[in-house]
Amino acid sequence: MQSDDAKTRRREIPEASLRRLPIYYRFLQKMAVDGVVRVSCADLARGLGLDPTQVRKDIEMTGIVGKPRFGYPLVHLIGWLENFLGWNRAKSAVLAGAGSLGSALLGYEKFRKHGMEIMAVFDIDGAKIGQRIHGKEVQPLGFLPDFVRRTHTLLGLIATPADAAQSVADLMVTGGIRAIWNFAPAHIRVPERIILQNEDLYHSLASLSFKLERQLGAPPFESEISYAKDH
Amino acid sequence: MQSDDAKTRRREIPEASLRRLPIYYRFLQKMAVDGVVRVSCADLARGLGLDPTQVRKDIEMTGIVGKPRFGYPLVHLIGWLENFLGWNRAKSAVLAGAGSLGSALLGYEKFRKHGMEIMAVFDIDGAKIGQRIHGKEVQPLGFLPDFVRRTHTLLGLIATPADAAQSVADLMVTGGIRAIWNFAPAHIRVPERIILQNEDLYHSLASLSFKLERQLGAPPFESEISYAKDH
DNA sequence: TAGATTGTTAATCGATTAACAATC
DNA sequence: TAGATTGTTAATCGATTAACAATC
Repeated sequence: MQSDDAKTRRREIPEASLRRLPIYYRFLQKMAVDGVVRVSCADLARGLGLDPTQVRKDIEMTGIVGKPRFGYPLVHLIGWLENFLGWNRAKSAVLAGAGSLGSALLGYEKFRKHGMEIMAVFDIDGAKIGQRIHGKEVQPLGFLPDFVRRTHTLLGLIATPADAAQSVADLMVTGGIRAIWNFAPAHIRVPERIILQNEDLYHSLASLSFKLERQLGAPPFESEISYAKDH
Repeated sequence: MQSDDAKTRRREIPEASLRRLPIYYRFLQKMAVDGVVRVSCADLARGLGLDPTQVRKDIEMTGIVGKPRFGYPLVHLIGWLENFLGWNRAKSAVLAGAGSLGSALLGYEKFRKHGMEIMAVFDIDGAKIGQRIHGKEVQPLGFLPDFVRRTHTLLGLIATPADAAQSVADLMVTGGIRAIWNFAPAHIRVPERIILQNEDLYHSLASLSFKLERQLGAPPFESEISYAKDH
């Protein structure tokens, strides 16, 4: 059914599909190292132990056109994915929070290869301000909005304690940030236009803990055979 | 085809709902501090800026019974959620990888309040072995399976580089671990009985990056044209 | 050609949202 | 009581899975 309103033409991209693309991307890179020159969705599914139909749909969603009976030129597909995700276009970011997690994030050199560069770090703790972490000097948190404004930074990472997260998010929004990647275990609220990605460990821990206890036979209700599904 | 055996009629717990429970849980704790003694789902929804119907469904899913016109006694609901998620029952864990992320995880004291206690740390790097991190002495990775076996550890955390993740997961499974929380940016495969929770930052980064570029007006589908031409 | 693989459409499944009944 | 809130059922929506057509 094509309601070909040329305007509403944009396909809706499922979040879950987007989140699977890095899995394919990495596997493709490994294949490239091995000298492989072409790849089919079936190859990907086999190699990763995933459902072939799902892989097909995910790849197709990116809009790449392949050849029946052939698949995709490997390097072309890699480049396609990089372009699709914007991983080949640099986006600057700021980081709030220079604790252990913040420092770890600052040390992830691979972020840059994935289109994200942390330009500056901010903290409220006087003892940390002025210190250098992975080559970046920690600045006072209050400087953040102006820095964001001056440099047109798009992305803000929050790695502060939970109780500071909301106010830091507000600072970022004030400065004109467009997207927030929140690592603090806190529910923050932002204007609708702001893209918010939460990386709250306790969300995962809840799921993991519940499933683990269920599997062990601990009784929320009746324990039952759990059919494991995705990975 | 689901057999509606009235007795073994276990409700299916949606993953997404599980992952939202910590949000409610935290908000309830804040309310408790403020001296509130009862709460309705509408209160939660309002306070958190979430959809009331969804909150209702999520809370109902946990099996708690409330009173119409009243809601739930606040403390009772908090305790109920803790019990439902298993956060009031200690589960031991091991950590593989004593790098910056591993160290940060080790330092999260709140994990213990959420039912998880990291009992031991392992690394393959001779320079790290023997060091103490947050009071835990780093042990050789090879000791991991035996430790897990001896102590009946349920949960394994992987915070190694990507290329070590699969072999570490295998070690954990060998030792008899029941669930793996994988922080390495790697797709790992485990037997079906093993619960696997991935915390892959690049999954999120893909989603975030794509959405950000789309919002900025960057053209994923326009570039498609230039690529499509070359074959 | 034959058949593997892409491309596309349909069916199924599950989660969200909406509607409404029960009840304190 | 009245009406706010829980409890439950139905409708909608979206994603996954399956089926099949096109094509190189």
